[in-house]
Amino acid sequence: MTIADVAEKAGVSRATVSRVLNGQDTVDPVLAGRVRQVSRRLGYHPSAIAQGLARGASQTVGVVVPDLANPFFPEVVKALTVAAGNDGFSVVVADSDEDPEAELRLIQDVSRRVDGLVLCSPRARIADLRRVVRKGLPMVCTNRLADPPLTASVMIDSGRGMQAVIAHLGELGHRRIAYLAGPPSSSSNADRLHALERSLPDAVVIPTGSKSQEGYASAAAAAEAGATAIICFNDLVAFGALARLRTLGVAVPAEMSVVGFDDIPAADFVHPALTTVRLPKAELGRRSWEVLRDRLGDRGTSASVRLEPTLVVRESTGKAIDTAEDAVGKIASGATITAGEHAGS
Amino acid sequence: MTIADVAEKAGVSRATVSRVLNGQDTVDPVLAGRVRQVSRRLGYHPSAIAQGLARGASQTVGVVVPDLANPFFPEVVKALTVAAGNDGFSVVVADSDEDPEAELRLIQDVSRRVDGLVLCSPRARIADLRRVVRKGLPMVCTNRLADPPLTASVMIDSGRGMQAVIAHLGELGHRRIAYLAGPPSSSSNADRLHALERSLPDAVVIPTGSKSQEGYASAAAAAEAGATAIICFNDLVAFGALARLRTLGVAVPAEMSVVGFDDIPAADFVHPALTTVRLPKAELGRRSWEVLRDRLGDRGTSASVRLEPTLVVRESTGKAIDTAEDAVGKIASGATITAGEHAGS
DNA sequence: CAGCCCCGAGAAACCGGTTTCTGGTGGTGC
DNA sequence: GCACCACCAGAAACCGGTTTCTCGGGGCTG
Repeated sequence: MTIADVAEKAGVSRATVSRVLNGQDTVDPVLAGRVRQVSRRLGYHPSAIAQGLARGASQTVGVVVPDLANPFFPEVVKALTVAAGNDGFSVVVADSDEDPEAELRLIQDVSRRVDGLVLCSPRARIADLRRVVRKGLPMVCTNRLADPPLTASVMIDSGRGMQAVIAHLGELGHRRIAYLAGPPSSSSNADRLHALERSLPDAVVIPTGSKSQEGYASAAAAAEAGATAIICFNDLVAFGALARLRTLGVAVPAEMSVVGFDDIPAADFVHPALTTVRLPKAELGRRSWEVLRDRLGDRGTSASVRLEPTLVVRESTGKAIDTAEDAVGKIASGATITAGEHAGS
Repeated sequence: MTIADVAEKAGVSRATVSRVLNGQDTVDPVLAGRVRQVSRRLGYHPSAIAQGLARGASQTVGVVVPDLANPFFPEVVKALTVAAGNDGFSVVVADSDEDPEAELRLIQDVSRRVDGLVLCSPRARIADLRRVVRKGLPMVCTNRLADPPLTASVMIDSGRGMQAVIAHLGELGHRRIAYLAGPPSSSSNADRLHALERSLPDAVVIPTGSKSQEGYASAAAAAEAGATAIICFNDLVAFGALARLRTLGVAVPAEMSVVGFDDIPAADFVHPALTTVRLPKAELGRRSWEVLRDRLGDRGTSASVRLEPTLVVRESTGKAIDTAEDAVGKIASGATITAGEHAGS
């Protein structure tokens, strides 16, 4: 089933078939009708491969993510695929499983078959990235600043998110705070860590990771360090921490506050419901596509984008247990503190 | 950067470059070395598009899923992409957002650029599917029986899962059971429904859907119908139901048991931890790839695959409240029933 | 009525590879 | 020393489209 078959059955040249099917109006309506009818009858669909070669553009973009099993990424991928789909693009997705080496391999591999690439929270070193990407391939990074002329970036301001968390915990009177840090190669993690250390130099940082098991493993250390609040790299880690605290008999939020990042849907369903920093996942995906699309259309105009996170306070954070008095004194909000509230705390 | 450039710089023909880069041993080692060196120096990577056209195979497969935001699917997609990646294949993913129309469009679109297709839990009618798929495109369906010579299928035996749930609830003394049904177009839902109605003809079936909000919306109806146990189409729906029951002040599992399907990771972290039917998601993805790969390699040998689910009992199921005595009498397990247990129930 | 121009459609080149076909060279066997 | 064969590399065809180039015919103008 090729264009030649259609041309033959319709008694025209391949060029004419191509013109008709691409909506050029320079064809005799009679011929055009015939071509359309024949092509429909034969169930002809042009090969995207051949079109890709001829047009020099495959109408396909790649997206590589660190871990599809982390609900954060499917949501951005979903938004990205539908946005791209609306513009007639397909997207191939690759999962590096948090491994920088694998990431580089995948990027290299995928680059050969796409018109553009979005790197979601890439874990590889920037120098390696630069080395590996096909020269001139339009590209956008999410959650990672990249040298702008070469690569655009769509960022969520993790630092701001961390500041909001710290402010929130501060109001609740927390003084001793632990951070279960994400993968060292994660740029978001670096941003969060940086913001944390600027505001709270004596926070205890516990190398952890990005998965629930890792949160589970690290939570005990946080408790032993005397923290009254644990900030987790992401919600998955927070889930793990919550589970561990339960087995340890540490009540949340009464004895320990826990905060996550991402606001994946399950955050609202765990117990206690997780206070977390909501990242605009769908918007991240959508904007990434838009920026990439702009770069595909030559104009490298679109400036890098910065998105804002929001703190979502649920049930996993509460007043610090051993410094409740201090805390009450420091609450910044304008609400009047009543005796009842004191009693209840 | 094309093969012609490499050929020129190396002083050989394009054919020779191609031969060298494809590991043919019929080339003079001296020339081969020169070619390899030049191609490395130039950072040459052959265009997958051109290769695809020339070889008549794009080394790309498509997978279309109903909803990437449902954690079930990313896990199978992940397993599928890494398995396919190990065999040198890329995968393009498309999300139909549970819409059969969109699904058909996507399938049609994706078919034009891939060597094979896996349809995850397709929602479209089988007749429409047959109509839309490029004739002769190797294909596999998951969770949906398809006419085997044309299409292979990798199934999880949902009926068995439902039977296990029913047996479990039966042992706990539940007599009045509600089922929050999934999308009508879901074949898994049909299987579960069928198994349910065979064992429990008087179960109350409440049309619901596949998302948390829908579970939230339906849970009240289940409670009003006097059910002591709610079986949910999937874990997401169960999460929604759990949330609604909490707002209604219905204690789980004391007053109401809740069961899900899928066993997404969060099921273990919600409160109470969800009793659910674990579906082997990663294996589903992996096996789907294997079956598809076999079909790609001409031999349509690989028979359809059937995978078994497992009931995972956690905290969201307990003895039926109003029939506790009956229940105790019917417990099938060999455990001795002590007075203490009676008292505790 | 002759000359021009424009329009529409086919021929051919091209995209960047792979693969078949062909021809030249060197080695072997008689 | 000649004929034949194997082997290696280049020429050319091909994959299935798109696009440029070319050419013939019809309508319009002078």
